[in-house]
Amino acid sequence: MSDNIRIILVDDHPLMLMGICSMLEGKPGIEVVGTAGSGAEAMELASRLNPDLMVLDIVMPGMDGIELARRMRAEMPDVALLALSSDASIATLEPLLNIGIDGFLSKSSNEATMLAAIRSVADGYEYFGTDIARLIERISFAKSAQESLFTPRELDVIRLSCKGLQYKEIAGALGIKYLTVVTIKNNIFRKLGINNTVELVLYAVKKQLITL
Amino acid sequence: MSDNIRIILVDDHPLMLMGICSMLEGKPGIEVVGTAGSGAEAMELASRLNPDLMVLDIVMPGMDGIELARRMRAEMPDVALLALSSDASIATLEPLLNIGIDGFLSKSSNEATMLAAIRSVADGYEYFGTDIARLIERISFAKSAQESLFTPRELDVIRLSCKGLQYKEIAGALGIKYLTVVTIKNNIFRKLGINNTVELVLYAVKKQLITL
DNA sequence: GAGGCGATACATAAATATATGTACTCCCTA
DNA sequence: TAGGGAGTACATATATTTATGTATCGCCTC
Repeated sequence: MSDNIRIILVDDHPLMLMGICSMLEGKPGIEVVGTAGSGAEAMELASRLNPDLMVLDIVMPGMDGIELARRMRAEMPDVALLALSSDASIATLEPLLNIGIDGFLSKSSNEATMLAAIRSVADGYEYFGTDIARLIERISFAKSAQESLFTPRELDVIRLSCKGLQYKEIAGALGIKYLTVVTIKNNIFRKLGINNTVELVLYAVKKQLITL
Repeated sequence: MSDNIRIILVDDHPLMLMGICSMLEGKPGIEVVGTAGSGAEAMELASRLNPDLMVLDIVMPGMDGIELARRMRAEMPDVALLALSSDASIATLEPLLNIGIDGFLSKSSNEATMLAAIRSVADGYEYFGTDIARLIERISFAKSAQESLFTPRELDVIRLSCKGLQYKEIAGALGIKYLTVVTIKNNIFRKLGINNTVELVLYAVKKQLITL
């Protein structure tokens, strides 16, 4: 046992694992104690090796990084979590923030950034690169803009419309009159300057109001 | 100059570049003569170093791997091209096949597979891993299934419908009567067991009949 | 506490979409 | 070459969707 930062790397791409490994090799104060190619493997390894930090890829087949992070937080809350992803999208980032991950690193980061992130997170600080911080701002900005554009009722109707439900069905689902659905939908159309539901679906998908 | 296979690596993720580099280092008959972090850089490097093979990542900001492959084929057709991607989707693979790339490798491949691919492609053979080959089959199978499910006219109407065009507009765009559009769309609904256009959009997106 | 504003609710008329039935053409094949 | 099937085309009736107008309630502000 030393006071090195003991790290487990998780990535389903062997090439990536090797890349990070070879990069961290020989760095003072850092020790890669294990690597895993899947979420399940990572859980097993972590419970056996009790590491200080897990660096985990987000996009993986089977148990993905998000699910892995959730379980690690639940079962081994002392292990710091540093997420690694090539795409920093709203869909990726949001659940991770809710889980309370310690840091997020883009795969396009260089060596120095990665080392800085590992050391910060292992020391109990958070690490989110400037690009990620900017994205988080954009997310909350976009969200508030969308939420201020539509009323709660309108958002309800948008979601149901985009699932293919018709006016009557929406009325039933929300427990309101058919004619009220008519009004709400007309208001939505007017706000967006469109005039049919298909265009609404396209808008909602583009703005990530719904997921496909 | 030797008779090593002289390789340029292209990937926008420094970590990935390092990983592959360290893996290829010291392998007999293989020599990494340069690495690039972008399409533009790769073109420049290739024209200067005249390599035997370029291993290129597909997902890159700016000029992506597909565009890079196209330009390389046009300007330096003697350089073998081996594509590298983490996701082997129909959208990724199809343009590459059309360009006439020499091989395709998943980023989840291991060392042995990668070496085999590099040697095959450098020797003038094609290399597509078993998983990719399976995907290609699935693509052509899915395509033929979709194409046999819908007539050309129906596909026209589906595409226009999914852009938000209404019956009259579709009729105008295709130069047919409104009533004919009615028939075609009704046929589509019957075939799919659905009964409104929104559900058609959702279907088309899921089956990749249209792109958003 | 009067007035304005936004959210929700309801009504009607007009436009559009959907269900169903029919007809014509072309091509294949028995 | 007669018949069947698939693709395309057109018509009618019904259902749904969209445009527009109006009413009520709660909230905030002046």
